[in-house]
Amino acid sequence: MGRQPCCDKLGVKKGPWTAEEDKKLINFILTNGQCCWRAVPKLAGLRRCGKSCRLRWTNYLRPDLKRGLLSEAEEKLVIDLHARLGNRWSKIAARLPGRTDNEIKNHWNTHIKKKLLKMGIDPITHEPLNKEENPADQNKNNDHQLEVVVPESTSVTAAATSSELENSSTSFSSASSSENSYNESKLVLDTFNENDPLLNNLLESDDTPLIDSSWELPIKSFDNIINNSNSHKTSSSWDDESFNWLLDCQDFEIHDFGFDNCFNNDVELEVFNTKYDMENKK
DNA sequence: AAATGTGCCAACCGCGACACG
DNA sequence: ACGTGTCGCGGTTGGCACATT
Repeated sequence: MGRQPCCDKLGVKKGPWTAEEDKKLINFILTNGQCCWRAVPKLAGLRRCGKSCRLRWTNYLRPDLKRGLLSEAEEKLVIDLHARLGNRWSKIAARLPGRTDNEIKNHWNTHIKKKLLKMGIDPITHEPLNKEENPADQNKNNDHQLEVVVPESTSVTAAATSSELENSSTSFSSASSSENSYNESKLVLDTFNENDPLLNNLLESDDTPLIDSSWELPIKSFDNIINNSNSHKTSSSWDDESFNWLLDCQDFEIHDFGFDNCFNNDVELEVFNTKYDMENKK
């Protein structure tokens, strides 16, 4: 007996999601939270398979997602984590809050891979490409490795002494990086130390984000939106940026989401509406 | 202006892991 | 222990946007 398809093929839509479908999915998740994905399309009134809904939510609609290209620090972190974890994108993504495995995978294949190859580093092994062929070139490649700026004790690619690293102010994409971003990146990468049993344990078993993170259920996150609108703090899952994105994208009417259900009382709803109106006037 | 090439990214597919009866 | 259903992961692809000829 063959494996059952993940969903009923008949009448299941495929391809790009429409604004209407996004709206339905967001509305459903915000109202009900994430539950059995298989049941989501039916309950949300979508002609999609549950798998597709989950993917759309996790890779695109989730309110805590960062948009845009990976920062230099994030890129370096990805390189270092890839050296340790290989193509375990979900593990890598777990340490970069607001980034998805798909996004990191795509960025790796389209940008980082090319950069590493250009620098003479094998993107799979993180070793110099022509290590065996020409020993004379090895030093050259090691010079390149320095540019990746990985702490001496950390990466398999780290071939420099600690003093060399300290003296090196060249970063991965040296042309555009500032001293500050270098230090910042180094600080991030310095959080790794493969001799540290605790960190190794974290890498093996835990997905604790390394920069910052708070992915909470959307409904709970609305408390943060309300609070932030009063206190002007911006560290919640649904910070101003995510909020703006949600308002901007797809030209939704905010009330179409059924957000009203998310508020405990009229005062909270009023605060939310005020913020929504203010954003619209911008 | 049209044809062709290239890069990028959202989405799909298939498989393995896991939970549960 | 086994079968079945569900979920999540990683590899791959389709198609759009932009660049080049």
